[in-house]
Amino acid sequence: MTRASRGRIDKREAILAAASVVFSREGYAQAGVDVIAAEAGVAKPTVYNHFGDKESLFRQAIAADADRALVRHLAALDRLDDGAADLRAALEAVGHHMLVCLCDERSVALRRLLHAELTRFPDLMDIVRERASDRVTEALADKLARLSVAGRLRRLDPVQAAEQFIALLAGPGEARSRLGTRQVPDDELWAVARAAVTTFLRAFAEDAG
Amino acid sequence: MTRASRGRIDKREAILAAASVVFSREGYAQAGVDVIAAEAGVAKPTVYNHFGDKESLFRQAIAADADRALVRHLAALDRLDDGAADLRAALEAVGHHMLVCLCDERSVALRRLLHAELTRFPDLMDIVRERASDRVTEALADKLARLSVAGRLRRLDPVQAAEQFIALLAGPGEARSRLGTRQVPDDELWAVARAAVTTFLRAFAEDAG
DNA sequence: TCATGGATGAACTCATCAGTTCAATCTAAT
DNA sequence: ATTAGATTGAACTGATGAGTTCATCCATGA
Repeated sequence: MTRASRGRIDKREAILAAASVVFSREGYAQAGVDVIAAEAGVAKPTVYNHFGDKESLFRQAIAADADRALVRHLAALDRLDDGAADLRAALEAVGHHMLVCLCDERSVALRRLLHAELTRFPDLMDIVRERASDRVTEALADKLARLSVAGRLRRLDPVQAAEQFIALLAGPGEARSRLGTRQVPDDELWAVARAAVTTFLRAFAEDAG
Repeated sequence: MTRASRGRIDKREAILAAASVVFSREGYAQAGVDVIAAEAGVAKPTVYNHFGDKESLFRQAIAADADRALVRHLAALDRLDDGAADLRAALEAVGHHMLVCLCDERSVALRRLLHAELTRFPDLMDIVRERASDRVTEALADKLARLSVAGRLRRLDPVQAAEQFIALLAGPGEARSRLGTRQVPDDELWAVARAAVTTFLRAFAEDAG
């Protein structure tokens, strides 16, 4: 790959990164293409050369954000294997890590943009579900199914259990973070994770207590 | 109250109602004050006479929406008293009713606007929490505390249990409705409510099974 | 060294929209 | 009927921002 073409690619990435930042900060309508270009260190016509128009730039920025979010969440889930000695501790660690991801600035910004622009761009829902939400639920469902087969959890509907596990984290998590407007101290995140896991294990553990 | 002053109040309400509709449909930035005035059957200067500027109109429209949402949710909760013969059935009925409220067009629109404009108007979070979310959680926590005292549920942290109950409904509910872009058939709502109550009762019932 | 093609910046068009102004009109209480 | 205050419509200002144009620049590859 020549330096010339890498130069072009770097500009694309720079524009996407800047677009993500500016759209998150200002919202779609209020974000100026001029501002995005400036933030990317690029001239405005270059933006239009690469992305055609503002809408297309927006969609591709969202997709890139969703990809990043997926990577982070899957990394959080990797900690959970069915050989874990202490299941409760393992679930709490995963829960805490997922909460950190959910409260992350970029995740919050992505959810905000998604909610905000869903009326104008209904296809954003599919973009984000295909690239992130559905994948995370599936991955967790898979882990839970293995734990069930291994006899560590009772027989369960894996997807439903995964949705409930995530809900037990995300609901109280969003309340604590006030939809992302408040920085949640780490010990609060641990408390939410512990509460979620306690409820989850009471409902789904083979040897419930 | 004279007809004159009622006339003024009616215009105020008409403007607020129209503002809620237009802001929900178009988002804050894209909503035109001209359009709101037209939708309210009122001249643009009248809007400015009553509300000063667009921001103030927006805040008051959000507050009115939150008030409406609170009323609906409290009505849903009223069904739950600690004398209910069949606790599971009662919780399922309440859960279903709350899901209907959560999936309601106006609730979805309110959540969308809240997410969308939270960066620009951080105080919206407080407006909505004080008028709706916190009140609903408190009301449910109160019911659960009574059920606990009555021996129908195990000893619990009422607010935490309420948050988790709502999360078990809202999380899967939002997934089904695709953040409100999909009309969820009533039997799916019942299924989500039943699943939530099953998990909740396994975790919190005195005689867990 | 030179030709090629993306990148630049600055200026420009066109549309939208917040907020104002004002003369004309309506409505309710006296 | 008269007055006071709210309402109206229509036109206007000023700002903002999408998308385009074009002359110029510069790095690359031959």
